[in-house]
Amino acid sequence: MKTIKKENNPEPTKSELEILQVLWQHGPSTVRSVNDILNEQKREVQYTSTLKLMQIMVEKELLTRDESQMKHVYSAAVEEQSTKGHLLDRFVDTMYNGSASSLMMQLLGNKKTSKKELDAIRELLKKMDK
Amino acid sequence: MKTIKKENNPEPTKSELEILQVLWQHGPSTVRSVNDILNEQKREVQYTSTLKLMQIMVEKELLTRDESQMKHVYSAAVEEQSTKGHLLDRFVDTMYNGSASSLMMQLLGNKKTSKKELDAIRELLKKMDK
DNA sequence: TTAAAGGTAGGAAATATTTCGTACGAAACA
DNA sequence: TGTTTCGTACGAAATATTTCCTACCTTTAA
Repeated sequence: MKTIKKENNPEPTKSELEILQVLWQHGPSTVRSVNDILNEQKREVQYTSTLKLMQIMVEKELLTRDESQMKHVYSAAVEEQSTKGHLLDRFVDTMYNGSASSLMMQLLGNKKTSKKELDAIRELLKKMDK
Repeated sequence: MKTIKKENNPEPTKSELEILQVLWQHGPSTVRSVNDILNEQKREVQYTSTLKLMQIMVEKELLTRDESQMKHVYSAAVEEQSTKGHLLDRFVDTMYNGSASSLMMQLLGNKKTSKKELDAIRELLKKMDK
């Protein structure tokens, strides 16, 4: 698709999501700062690559930026909870045929889910029972 | 990456996952059959597109095929539970910082999770308490 | 026995995504 | 005042993914 989607609530790509995570976590940031964090936490990537990607994300309206300073400051333009919620929905739909409890079972049967996590989930459910 | 990954347990792409879903659900199938189901359930796609994709998936060792007949019969070469489990892990890691209970909260706060689903989850947790 | 229908193989094109090189302006500083 | 450092813009290349066209073979049915 060549045309820039506007209203379409475009889904972030994998790399875009990484950038969104950084901005959600750290708040409005410069490219330099985002790029540093990506290199620390994720993978090696050139400054201009991150810059380009963030510029594209402004196009897609996934980010906004303040250009009043020379060091532009970027902010996430999409809300964390709703974005993640939407992606989670799609994940459940495509992977578990829309069944949240199926996903749960997978999660609970998963050795990478620690006992601590399990307890937290039980606690959560107890609270919801009330 | 030009070289074909062999040992690397390559992650299926979105379209590849759709095909895997069909094969997991229906068992070993011909391209024709898979393509028909995709067109019904997902999106319009040419026969040869599906064919090509499935051929590529054999290369990647995501599928195997029985060529003894003219109509080749393809089977999923990766196991459903472990594949989904792995993808779920990565999803939780990248989206919820590895916290399964965070994902749960999102899931429970989500209006698209029906009451029926919630009850099923509670039931599941009750069973696990024992 | 020929034509039509349906199959595979493979290359190439279309699309989407990611990465980086180059140009050039502004700021910092020796 | 240079000159070095740090910033943006933008095009293009590299990579990944998806789609389809064409050639050609086998089976089926008239």
